[in-house]
Amino acid sequence: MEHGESGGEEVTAARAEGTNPVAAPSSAATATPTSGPAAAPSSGSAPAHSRGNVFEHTIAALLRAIRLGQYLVGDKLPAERDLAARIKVSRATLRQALSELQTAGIVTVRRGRYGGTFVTRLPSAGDDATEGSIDPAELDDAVRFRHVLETAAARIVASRTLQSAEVEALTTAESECREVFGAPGESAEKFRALDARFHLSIAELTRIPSLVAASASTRDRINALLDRIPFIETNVEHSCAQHGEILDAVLAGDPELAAELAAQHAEGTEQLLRGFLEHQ
Amino acid sequence: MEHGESGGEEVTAARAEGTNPVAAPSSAATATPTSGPAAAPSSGSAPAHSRGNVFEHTIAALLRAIRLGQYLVGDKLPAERDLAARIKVSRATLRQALSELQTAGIVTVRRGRYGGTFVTRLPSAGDDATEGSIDPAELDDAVRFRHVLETAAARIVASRTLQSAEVEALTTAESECREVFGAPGESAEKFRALDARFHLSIAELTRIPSLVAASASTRDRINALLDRIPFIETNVEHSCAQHGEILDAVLAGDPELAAELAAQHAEGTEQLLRGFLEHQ
DNA sequence: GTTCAATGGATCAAGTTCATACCATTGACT
DNA sequence: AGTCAATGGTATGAACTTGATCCATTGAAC
Repeated sequence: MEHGESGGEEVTAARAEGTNPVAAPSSAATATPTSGPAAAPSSGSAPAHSRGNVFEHTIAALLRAIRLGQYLVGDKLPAERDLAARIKVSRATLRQALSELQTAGIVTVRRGRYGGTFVTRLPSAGDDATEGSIDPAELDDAVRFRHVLETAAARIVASRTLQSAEVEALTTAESECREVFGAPGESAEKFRALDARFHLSIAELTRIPSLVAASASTRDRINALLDRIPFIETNVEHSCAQHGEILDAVLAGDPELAAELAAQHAEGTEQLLRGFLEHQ
Repeated sequence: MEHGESGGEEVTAARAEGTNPVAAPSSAATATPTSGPAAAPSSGSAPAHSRGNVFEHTIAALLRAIRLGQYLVGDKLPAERDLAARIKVSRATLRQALSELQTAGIVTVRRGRYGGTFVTRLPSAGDDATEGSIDPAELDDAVRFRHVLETAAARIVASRTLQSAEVEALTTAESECREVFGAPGESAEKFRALDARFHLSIAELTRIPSLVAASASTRDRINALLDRIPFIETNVEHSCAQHGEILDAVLAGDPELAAELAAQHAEGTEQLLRGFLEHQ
């Protein structure tokens, strides 16, 4: 797969704190009668860089990759020199971040040839989480953007003719996700990672790198929100069933049905989150 | 390997400047899709920080805001202290960037109370552009992602009940864009800025900040590509006509029609770009 | 058991970026 | 004419990142 790295950067830009726009304080939408100079549509803007510490961002990037199932437990991360180049940070900074993960027990490091950094456990909600209550605006944005991205991805992939290897990847992702559900005692983290893998697999088949990047970023935001509410088996079961339906529609080459099912799936998560938000 | 597939790579990503998860911004405007090394279930990756210079990213962010019509010629930018906070860079860095824009004649600065930084002209293609031929992967990614975003935005906004101020903003954006077309001698840059304003106005009405940010970033990438091909009046005329149709569908509250028209509009640009790419 | 390539471990100088003060200018208001 | 608040202009030191270089460890291959 080559991925093309994405081109996208920014998509994420806005999130966390306030989000945004470089621009104008008042958005056009909110009534700004004077059309003069002032009313500029605030196009989201990107923070010129990512601010904060490169160090912290590196930790977050690594955690995200693991949480989203890019590296499963037992997997070996790329060699430090390679990983640093990939994340685009210096090896020194990457090592600081890896050191933290090691201290947290998320990875273990072995020296020597054939050594490397291995994932030993999935990050738990506490390893990363922000405390406090859920920001309604963040929830709304993440959930709705996800709806847009996943609906579109399902529609696009369903209208493509998939190669056997691609079909294989999708079915595997779907079944692994289902299997974890069946096994009792599995962690919410593991389900989330495999769930993310399934959805990101679909996103990848669109062959639109920016869409993949945006989906990954958004999925991670949603997972962070899900970490703040109780893990309910029933929802997982329902989720897995929907995955199966989506997969079938995609393989059957029915774009509109796939899109509709993806929409319903997203709406399920949305209602789950909103339900808890309103009662917190 | 670890889990099969993938080789894994990239940690994440997000585009341009933003980012969050860790991500980073990459350059905002110029997006650099570079197809990376290997492939993994690469969930898009994000550079942990923005690499490059915060300074350069700041310039790019400012140029982008101006190119996308966030600040029109004659507009005053926010005070340095505010702008720096918005872009999330130190005032010192922002000033370096503004200094460049001033040297380039894009903004002028006046001291004292009621002074500030004012936009004096739109950046021309050369102020920013990357030389060389168009990267097919970048074009494909930008154009297809735009298709996804704008189609979804049109559908969403058409299904909302707009407030009078919102309708006003849209119709104004549409007509201003058309007027510029009518006036002879207007620059491609001005049309692009107003064109972007129209589309971003629609994106804003979705009330999904992440969608707005992604649309702005993608629009800028496409504008950068358009800067590399001849500016054709006929296309502008066609574009304006389509804007009118999209606006009508949105105001009429016809989601599917609005989405279809937005799709056609995006496809027009796509074909225009691909046509020149294949002949370059 | 020796060799060797891949990989983690460590250090240091140089360049960036930030944060915080404080100064200078301007023009509306009184 | 004087006042004053908002805004740009300038300076300094701390903190962070990088990039380059060299060291240490490991286990497969010979």
